[in-house]
This record gives sequence, C-alpha cells and structure tokens, in this order.
Amino acid sequence: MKNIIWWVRRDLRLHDNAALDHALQHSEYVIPLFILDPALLSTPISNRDRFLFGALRALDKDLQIKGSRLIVRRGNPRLILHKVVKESGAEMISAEADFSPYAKKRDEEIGRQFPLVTLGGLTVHPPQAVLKSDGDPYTVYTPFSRVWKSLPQPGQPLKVPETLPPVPKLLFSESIPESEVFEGFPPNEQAARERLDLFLSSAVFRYSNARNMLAEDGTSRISPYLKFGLLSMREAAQRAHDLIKMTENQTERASCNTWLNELIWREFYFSILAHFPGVARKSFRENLRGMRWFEDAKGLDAWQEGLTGYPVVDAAMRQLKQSGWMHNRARMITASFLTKDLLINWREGERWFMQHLIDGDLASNNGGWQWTAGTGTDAAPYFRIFNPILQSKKFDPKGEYIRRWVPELARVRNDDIHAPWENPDLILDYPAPIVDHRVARERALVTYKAAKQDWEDQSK
DNA sequence: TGAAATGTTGGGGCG
DNA sequence: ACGCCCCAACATTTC
Repeated sequence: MKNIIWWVRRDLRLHDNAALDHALQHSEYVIPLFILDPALLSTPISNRDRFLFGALRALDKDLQIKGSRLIVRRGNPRLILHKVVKESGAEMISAEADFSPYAKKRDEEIGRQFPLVTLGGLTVHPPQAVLKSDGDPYTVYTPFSRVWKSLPQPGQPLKVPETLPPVPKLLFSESIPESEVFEGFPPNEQAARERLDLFLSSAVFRYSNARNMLAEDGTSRISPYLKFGLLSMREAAQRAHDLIKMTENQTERASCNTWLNELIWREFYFSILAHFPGVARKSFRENLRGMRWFEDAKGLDAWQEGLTGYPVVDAAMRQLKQSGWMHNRARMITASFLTKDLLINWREGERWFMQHLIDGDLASNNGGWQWTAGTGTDAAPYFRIFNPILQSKKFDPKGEYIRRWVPELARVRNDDIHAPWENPDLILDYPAPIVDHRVARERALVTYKAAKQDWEDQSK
C-alpha cells in the first residue's frame, strides 16, 4: 500500500498507539495528520485548546526526531481529509476510535467516503464491551466496574517505533497557534510519562486518603494527559493492575485499587455518554428535568470569579481560572455549592468548567456534574449536600490550599480561615458569604423535593 | 465520593 | 450507696 494517514485526534503519543501501529503495519508511508476542527475549538480560545496546541507542537517535535513530522490543517475534517487524500494519494486512514456523539457522527460520515479504520485506545474497554447480560448498558457504577474488571486485561503496551517514514516535503502544514504553559502540566508525552511514573512510585500507595487533601499532591494529575492521549489509558490501567498484584501491604494495595476505580469511573462515564447521548443536553433522570433552577447572574458571577465568601469554594474557583486545573475534591465542593447552595443549573457549571479546564472532557465533566447535581446515573441523592465549611476543615485543615489561592486570606489564622465571617474582629478585603449555607441547604431540599413531586403529579 | 437530626449508652458529678 | 441529670461519644435515621 502506498500512503496511509494516521489521523491524530485524542492520541497525541507515540507509546502504545494502536492507530499509529496499524498504519505502520500496513504501509511504508505514514502521514501524521491533525485537523484543527472549528467545531471542537472554543471561541474565545480555551485553556484546553492552548494545552492542545502545546501538545501538538511537542508531538511534531517527537515525530521529527523519528524522521517524520506532523501535518496540521484547520477546517472541516471531511473537507480536509478529502484534500489531504488527494494531495498525498493516501489509500487508508487509521485513527483511534472515539465515542462522543460528535465523534461518532463525524467518523460514520467519513467512513462512508473514505476507508477509515478505527482502533481502540481511548478507553480500555469500548462502551459496547461492558454490557449487562441482556445487552443493556449499565447505569450504576458498581456492577459496571465488576464486569469491567472481569474482562481480559489489555496485553503489553505497544512500543514506540524506532524510526518513522518521512512525510512528503510538499505536503503543506499550518503553523500551530501560540500556546501557554500550565504549571504542573507540561504538554508533552515525556512529561506525561514522568508524571505517571512519579505518582505510581509513591503517592498511589496512600491515594485513598491523600487524594482528598486539597493542599497535597496526592492525586495522579494525569487527567489532561488522558484527555488528549499523551498517556495511554490502557497502559495506565495495566500498571494499576500490576501494582495491585505486586503490593503486599493491604492498605497500600487498597489505595492502588481505589486509583484503578477512578480510571474505571472515567470508562463508566464514556459508556454513559455513548449509550445515553442525551445526557449532554439534559438531566439523565427524568424526574428532575423540570427542576426550577434559579436565574442568578450575580451568584453565577461570584461563583465563577471565586468571590462567594466561602474560602474553600473561592480558592478552588481561582485555582481553576488561574491554573486550568482543579483538585477533584474541590470540583465536588464547588459543584455542590453551585447546584445546591445557589440552585443554579448544573449546565452553567459544566460549561464554565469546559471553558477553563485543560482536561475538560464532555463525558467525565458531564458525568461529574450530573453526579453532584443528583440528576445523573448512579448520582448522589439530591439531599446529599456538601457543607463547604466542614469540607474545608476536613480536607484543608491548615488552610494551606485556601491561602495559596486566596491571597486576601493569607494572614488569617487557622481557627478563622474556614469561616472568617464568624470572627467579627477580622477586617478583610474579602466578601461576606453570598448565602447562608444553613438557609441555602433548606432551600435546596425544598426545591429539589418540589421538582420530584411535580414530576410525580404530572406522570399520573 | 454528606450532614443534620435523632437515638442510645455510659461515666461522672452531685444532692 | 443511690437515683438523677448532664453530656460526650457513638450509632442510627432522616433529609
């Protein structure tokens, strides 16, 4: 075969890349192509896009070391592929399979026009592989994870090719837009692998507890790398399995298992989105679709800007805006605050997170928001409302996380930092709480209950 | 992958 | 010594 296009989408890596491997096995000439699809890029440019641009630059560099290079084009994928196929004489397109509603539709259309081969790798198990015995998808995490774990594990990761065939000089490539550096997340494959190695060499063994501590480096922090495939999900899961097998200390082994479960949550939400694409627009649970969310522009703005008056919420929201990433525990706290304390539609929060998270992924982000809002599959019950002060005391006991992100509170003592308004002697350039949590909690219980009741009355 | 409200228990102070 | 109360600590139920 003459030429084959390796269509790079969410697999910006040379390690364990089935689509690249497939291309190399079927042709001597492989053209790595990335298409900047306006339908997937944000306006204005999001943190996620900037991270992507950095990762593209790094992939191009890595490809050049191997003798190849990355072709970048901007436009509708179908039109771009049409052009590149014509220019290069490519006879096949090899790509990693994607399961989002947009990706599925795109790939179906393109598959009708071109010989497109899609291969696994975005998830360990594709959504069609984890089903109940009657063929229905799971909507509860625990049985999903049980079946997931019972499926055969992926084999050894694919090796990085020693060398790659050159790409025709005449093939035009656009320049990659400017990016910026996000602290802690260098956008290249080597940094991604180093981060995973570091995490799996120590923090994973105390993950069960440390993952909740806001000021600690206790989580893997690989989400941005999984988002764009700088790391292979299969390799991550494989290594988690290996660690569980090899770790003798029971607490440490349990921690490794907890981390594997987090990877499986990701797979669960990919499956949910694939089988229930409607979750991207509306509540999974019918009985909360009529929920009367508040139209509270001021509240939403205070939440977005980290000016709610609740230190832990504000620290988290500022971490997001300033760094492009937020600690997972903080995501739950801020999501609970928006949906329960402010009673603002979870979709507002979902959208804001997607604009600012460098790891922003439709399936995981939507799953997480619907979980917290109580509207999703296997979601937290509506009455499970986080108390931001208690969460702060539990998971940032010394206020280190708060002080790091809310400089106005840098000099506040530990006793006062979780609820500074309770000390009348404190004079701070910091807002008073925009809601009283006790009042807001009662309000949320009533409003959620009413929504459920309305639905029951209507469906009679 | 909550938290508040309510219930239960048991030790200690005290008349 | 005894009964009574208080309340912390823990358990259970409820939202």
